[in-house]
Amino acid sequence: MQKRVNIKTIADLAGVSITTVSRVLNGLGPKYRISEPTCKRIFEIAEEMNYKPNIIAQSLRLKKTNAIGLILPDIGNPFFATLARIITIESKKRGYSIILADTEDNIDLEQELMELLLDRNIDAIIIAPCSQTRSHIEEVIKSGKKIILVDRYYIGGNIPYVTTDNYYGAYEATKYLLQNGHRDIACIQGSTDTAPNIQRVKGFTDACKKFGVKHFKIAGDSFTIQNGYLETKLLLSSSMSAPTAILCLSSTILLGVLKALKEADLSVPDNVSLLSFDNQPFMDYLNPPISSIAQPVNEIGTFATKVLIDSLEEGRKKLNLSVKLRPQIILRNSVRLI
Amino acid sequence: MQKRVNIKTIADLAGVSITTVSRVLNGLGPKYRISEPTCKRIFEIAEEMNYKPNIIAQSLRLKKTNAIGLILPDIGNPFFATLARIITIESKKRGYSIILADTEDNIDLEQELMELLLDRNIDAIIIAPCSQTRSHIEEVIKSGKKIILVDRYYIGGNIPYVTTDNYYGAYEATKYLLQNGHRDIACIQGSTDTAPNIQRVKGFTDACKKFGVKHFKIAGDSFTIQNGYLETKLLLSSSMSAPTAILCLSSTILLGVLKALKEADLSVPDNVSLLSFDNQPFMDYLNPPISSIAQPVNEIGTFATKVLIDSLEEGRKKLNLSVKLRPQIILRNSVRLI
DNA sequence: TTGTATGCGTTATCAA
DNA sequence: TTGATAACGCATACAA
Repeated sequence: MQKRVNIKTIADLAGVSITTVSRVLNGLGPKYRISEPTCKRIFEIAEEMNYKPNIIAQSLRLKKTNAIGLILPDIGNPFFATLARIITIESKKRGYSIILADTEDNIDLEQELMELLLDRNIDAIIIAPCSQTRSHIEEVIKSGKKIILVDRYYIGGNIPYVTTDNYYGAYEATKYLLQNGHRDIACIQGSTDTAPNIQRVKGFTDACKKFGVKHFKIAGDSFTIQNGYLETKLLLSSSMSAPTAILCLSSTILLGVLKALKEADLSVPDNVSLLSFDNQPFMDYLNPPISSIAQPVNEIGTFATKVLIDSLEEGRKKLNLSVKLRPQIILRNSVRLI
Repeated sequence: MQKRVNIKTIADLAGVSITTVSRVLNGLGPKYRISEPTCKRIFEIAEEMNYKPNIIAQSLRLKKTNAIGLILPDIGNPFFATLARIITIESKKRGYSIILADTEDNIDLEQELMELLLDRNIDAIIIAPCSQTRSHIEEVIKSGKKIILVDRYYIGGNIPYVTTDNYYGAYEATKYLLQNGHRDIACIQGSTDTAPNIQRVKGFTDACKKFGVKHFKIAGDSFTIQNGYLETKLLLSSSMSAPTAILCLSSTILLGVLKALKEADLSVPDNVSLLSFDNQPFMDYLNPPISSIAQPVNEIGTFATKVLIDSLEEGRKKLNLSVKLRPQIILRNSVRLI
């Protein structure tokens, strides 16, 4: 394990001081009018010895790590997996590394992981928080550290975020169900304490009310297959009549719903119509193809990353931004006209 | 942005030297027989001032970052997303952070990202390399840095890995197709220069030969939806008869195949039988449910992480291990008996 | 039992 | 035009 070369090695070899080496290597040669041959020699030696600055030392000195903490509720969920991919790639392009954390949608873990990341002196945080509990986030902002929310955000207040226009998506989706004659609709939701979920439920409710429908149900409490499955089971076993349509607030929930329907030998859309958030490639090939509300996940990822890093580099005082990008409703074949 | 407290602050407040503070905080109080009251006072002050050691400074001093570089070909692919999730969670449990990199299955990017991670002085690397090109990996190993391969590995040589028994999986899957009477089978493969792909193709080929089948085709070159789609299009448009069964070497490829079959109005399994690597929840609800070869992705992730960190902490000289975990074939309804 | 002083590899201030 | 030196925050060899 040969010792890595540092500026001292180069300085000795070039017969100059480490100061000079540091300056030349940082492109400050011209500024300090360091002689042409000296510069050239230093560059050559650095090249030849394959010199790489020690980033840890740089970080310590400059108080800048060029690392961004990315905190997500569930990297396994395809929506967040895609988000992670985009953010990682975009950050790299701008010279930043991503330190990843998975909170498993648990607020205690979220707070612990945030601490851990801050201890690592990351320059900024991108997070999809798992609830509306925001004290830990506000503290970070107060400390001056840059932070941006993706997908999940805080309702009220002014913590910057980039997300989907969830209200619009849910409203339009529900309207579509209503226009197809459905009057008995259930909505299976995810984590109830998250903004996207709250907005989606609101859009759903408003649309129902607007159409004078009083017969709607809201059930469930997490963005998981299991939740979709269990809630559908309950829905079907209830003494009340089964809904003619179900709005699933995530693709994971949809999968659970499908499982329950299959077990009950109910077919889509003949017995039950379905519409789901989070467009996924597989939806085209389900039986039947499932209509969905496609979130602009790529745009959310690239935009959030860009804005965050821009503000980091311009040293703008405060990041202030609340962006809701419109989702697109993709019609397939899972809703039946009544 | 108030200045963060450091051991000097505490030392001043406690009226002792920074050495003593450092020792006490690192649990070396007893060892150096530092007086009980002194210890207590230091702990109290640290607690009260919410002291957190500066990890960057520690890293510089100890030459240990407690960070692991995770390099994957495509975080968006559900297989790798799950892997990333597991590895991130397991690493955290052991006190390590994950620095994430996505190579987009590109060897040049892979090498560049490796350099970048090494420059960050990560303690070890977990990687699913995108090809058999391994010079950059071997160099890292020679330097003494720990590295472990997951899923993708290098055939021959002794670079440690944890992966699926891909040969077994493909052989058994193909055998199943053959036992159902199929004699004209196509295999749509992924990146041809990766070990899993090579082993799967080998398993496929061997099974075919064993059954005396000469009529088999191997097509494709990447683990993407598009590849599955295009290759199926070609297969169907060829002057030769279409295969009666297709073995898809990933779930992404499967989705492409489904698209092409749908466009050609061919149904599964009546016209074409299907079998796919990478079990995914949605496969249960496709039309028809697709039988698959389920890789033990959780086990791969936890085991690789455990072994790597163990070896890191025991300071064992060399990591030497090649593990192939058996996949499980999950039978659904996508293969027809001829 | 505690402290002084050095070094990890940089960058930046000040002096020459 | 260049260089000594301090500082970033911590851990530790050596002294006392």
